[in-house]
Amino acid sequence: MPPSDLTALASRYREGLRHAVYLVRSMDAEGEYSTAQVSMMNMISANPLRVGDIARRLGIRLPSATEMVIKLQRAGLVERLPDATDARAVLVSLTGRGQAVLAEANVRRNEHLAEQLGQLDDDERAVLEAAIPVMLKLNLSPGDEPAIIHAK
Amino acid sequence: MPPSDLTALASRYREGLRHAVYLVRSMDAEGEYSTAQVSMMNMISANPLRVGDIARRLGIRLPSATEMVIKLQRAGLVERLPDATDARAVLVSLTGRGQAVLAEANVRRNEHLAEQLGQLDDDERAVLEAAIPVMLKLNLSPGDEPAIIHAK
DNA sequence: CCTATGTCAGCACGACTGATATTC
DNA sequence: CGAATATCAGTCGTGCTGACATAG
Repeated sequence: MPPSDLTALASRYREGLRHAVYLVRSMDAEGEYSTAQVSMMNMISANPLRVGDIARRLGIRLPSATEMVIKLQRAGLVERLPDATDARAVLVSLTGRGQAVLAEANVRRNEHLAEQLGQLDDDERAVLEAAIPVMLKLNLSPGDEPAIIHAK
Repeated sequence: MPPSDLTALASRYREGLRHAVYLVRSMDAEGEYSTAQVSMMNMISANPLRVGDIARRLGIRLPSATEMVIKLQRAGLVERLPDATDARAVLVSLTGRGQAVLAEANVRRNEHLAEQLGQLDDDERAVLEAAIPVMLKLNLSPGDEPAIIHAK
């Protein structure tokens, strides 16, 4: 594939993503938790993570992650536990209430999006579905580390 | 398609988008203009827009758009012209320097993304390409207005 | 007179850098 | 002692609401 076609695809993909981002952003509801907060909670729902791991996966700096965690802790959604194997580390995990809130937020967001997806026909949905693994693969740049370097 | 499958697709699509967003965010470079600013400049590159139109398309409020415009104006990238047909309105258009900066930013971003796309095989790229029109269609909710309502 | 458009003022949230404690 | 982990303090960018001026 010639480079010129690659950049053309890049340009169109950027536009598609811009629209998709607006769609997702529109799902932030009054009095609910932000997309970033829900992402973080999804991240630690399987097993607790260190603050540093959260920062890396969210593509933010350590202090920002610390702040997010503190806020969610104050809201009673997560708790900070010592890491038995490393006294420097702090493990962040969901509280029972955090699990409930997360489940609810996911349901609401998925239902909202499902409503939009319902307006597509079967072919369009199949095309979208097929693209998801590619989107996931794209982010994993050569080193398995997330391709996130914040400017400045 | 049963609703349960729709929500399942919604859930996976949300995950794909989350990754894609990280990828795009990682392209914000030191000393360059933000993704939002580049988006706005792309928006007015074809023909000038009113501040209100910009706000609506970006999914932000009028005062926020005003502020963005003022900042880009101070940077010499856009200019504000009176609308001949409506003295209340302000038309925002790119300056010559704005056009140059925009072109450069687009090239840089597209090249960066093209590099990632180059790591995919042809089938994967075809799948991604096919999904783009669907992504664009998705954002256009029933009324042609952007589905963006900012909380709070 | 009422609505539409844009701007100004003040505020909130979330990211950052730099400095600091604690542990490996 | 140097590197890693997390936190604190302070700043900045960017969104918001509410109030206001001006034009349709």
